[in-house]
Amino acid sequence: MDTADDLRDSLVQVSFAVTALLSRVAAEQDLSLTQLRVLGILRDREPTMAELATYLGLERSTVSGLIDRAAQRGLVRKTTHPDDARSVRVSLTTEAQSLATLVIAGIGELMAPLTDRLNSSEQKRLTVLLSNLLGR
Amino acid sequence: MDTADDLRDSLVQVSFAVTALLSRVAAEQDLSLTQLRVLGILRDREPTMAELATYLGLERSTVSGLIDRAAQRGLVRKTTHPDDARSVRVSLTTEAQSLATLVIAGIGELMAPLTDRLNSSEQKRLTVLLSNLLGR
DNA sequence: TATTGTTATACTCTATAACTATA
DNA sequence: TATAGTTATAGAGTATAACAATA
Repeated sequence: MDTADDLRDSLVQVSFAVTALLSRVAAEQDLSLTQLRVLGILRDREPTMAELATYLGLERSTVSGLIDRAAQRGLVRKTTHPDDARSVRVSLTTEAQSLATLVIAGIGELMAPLTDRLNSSEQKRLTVLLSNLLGR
Repeated sequence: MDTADDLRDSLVQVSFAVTALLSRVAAEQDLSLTQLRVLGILRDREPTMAELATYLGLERSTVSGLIDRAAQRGLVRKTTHPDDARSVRVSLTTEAQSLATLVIAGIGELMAPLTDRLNSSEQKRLTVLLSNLLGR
């Protein structure tokens, strides 16, 4: 009925569609959606466990298990911080970096059928509107 | 770099933001995101277990547990189909219908700070573009 | 035989609480 | 005392495989 309600519905629907798509791409590489997010975050950062927990919006204990499993699979490496012996830095292995590149390409491919429904100028307008929504 | 890449990134970011928001609203009512989806689906449908599994994109066995827990909480009701004794129809209880209305209002409230960043005509344009993306 | 749904099993994700080690 | 991280525990979500009942 309301303009804002219509927008809210569209946003929720698109989010579910994108999430399903991301889950599929992740599953192809035997990754969970959370592990996919970890890969994305660690692509340009080497955070501590606590920082990673903040990025993910999860408890530190949850991230401990998450990173342990990822390390066991050879996806991440844990190194002790030289300045603070309590701190642990997490980083991607080179294998995981390749995997991340692969997965991102996969996302692009799966998303193309959607984005291709819009022409180039529509794509640009949509990107601008979504960026504004996210606060620039 | 590419226009399509920018759009892909915006869509993924928006999806994560919306998902986080939905999870928060759900958690306020002690619901998981999946249970929230179930509520949304059952608001205008009374599907069988198999149909519900298709809507959710989950295995039938998964939905069995999901609906069992929801039934135990008094959110849904299972009734046997009169024409096919194998089939089970799932429907919301009246309490759950009220809960669904409440939750949807909560989503609107939490989403308002985002959508309010756009003026009315921008909201309409965004809605149209997202609808086109989803295939009308 | 095929379909609907459940059960058994196993694993991941998640949080809370209690703990260790370091600061 | 406070902070970083782990461990123990418990529960939800998920899939696969095997099953029962019905068609």
